Amino acid sequence: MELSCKTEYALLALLELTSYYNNGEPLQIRQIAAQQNIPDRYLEQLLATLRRGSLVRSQRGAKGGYILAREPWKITLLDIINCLEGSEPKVSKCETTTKTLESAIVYEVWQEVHDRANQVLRQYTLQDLLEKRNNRQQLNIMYYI
Amino acid sequence: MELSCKTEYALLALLELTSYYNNGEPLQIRQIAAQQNIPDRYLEQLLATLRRGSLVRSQRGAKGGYILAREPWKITLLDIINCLEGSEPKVSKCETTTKTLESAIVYEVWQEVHDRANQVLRQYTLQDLLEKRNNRQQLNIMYYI
DNA sequence: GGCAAACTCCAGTGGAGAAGCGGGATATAC
DNA sequence: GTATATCCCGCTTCTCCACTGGAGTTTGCC
Repeated sequence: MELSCKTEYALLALLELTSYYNNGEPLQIRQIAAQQNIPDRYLEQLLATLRRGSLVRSQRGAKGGYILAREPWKITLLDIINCLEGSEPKVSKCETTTKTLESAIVYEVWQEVHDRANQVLRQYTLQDLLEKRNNRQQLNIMYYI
Repeated sequence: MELSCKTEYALLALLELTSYYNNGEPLQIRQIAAQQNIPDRYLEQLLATLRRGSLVRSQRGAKGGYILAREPWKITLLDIINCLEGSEPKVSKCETTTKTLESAIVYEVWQEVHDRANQVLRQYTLQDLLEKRNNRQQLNIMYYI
């Protein structure tokens, strides 16, 4: 529900990798960070998480960097969000081991909210976002004429 | 997106107040807490938040307690969630003052997710939850026969 | 081989919110 | 006036977020 810095940075970085994807060469942290105004040391951690989630591949050493692990139309926003928040232990403290009838109802409704949000996230791929951006860019250019 | 203890406790307490609503008399923190296994001192804070959000009314002194401020079918889950997280300053640190084209796209998509989730929350009232519970209770009784 | 460029891993910081506890002040019914 | 409730303040502990720093490792290139 909340768009954290973490999520926003990750999406921006992946979007940058998407627009660079056809090039075939890896893109460095520095370049992504500079392009999108992201602290590079923090972005490093996020990309490490995305790598462990098999969303990007890394190449070490000189001329190294990151590439998308799959084609942009095969990576949904839901994949990304799950990867990012899947890393957290997520041990909710309020132990609802003693499930009352009421708490079960609340959980069901919440599940419905969750599912509905995920439907939206599942339908968007990185490719979609890139096209959205390109269209917008085209529009902006036209306005300048 | 995340169902925190805070939210769950608040919903359970309100549900309890809903089922007691026809009675007309106020319900005490202690009773709600005991019924739903909620730490009473914490629940006190939550009810204060709900009171400031005009979702419940309080009566002080002996024989005091809390009552819903409106009829149960006039309180949606969205009202409740907004009240609970509206109290926070919500100053996101990652200043996106320098809105890039990409971040605007990300925000739009996120807004869409947010709206979709809110649609669900807006359609459920406390009355709906209570009826859901009562139906479930009825079912459970039938199973025991 | 050696250097520099890049990622990798680990560690720690400051701030904020979540969850919860405690005490004293205040209002009200009886 | 007393018992009973809410009200209000501050406090603690814990976790996560956002971010920084340093030492280690892999690789391309001269």
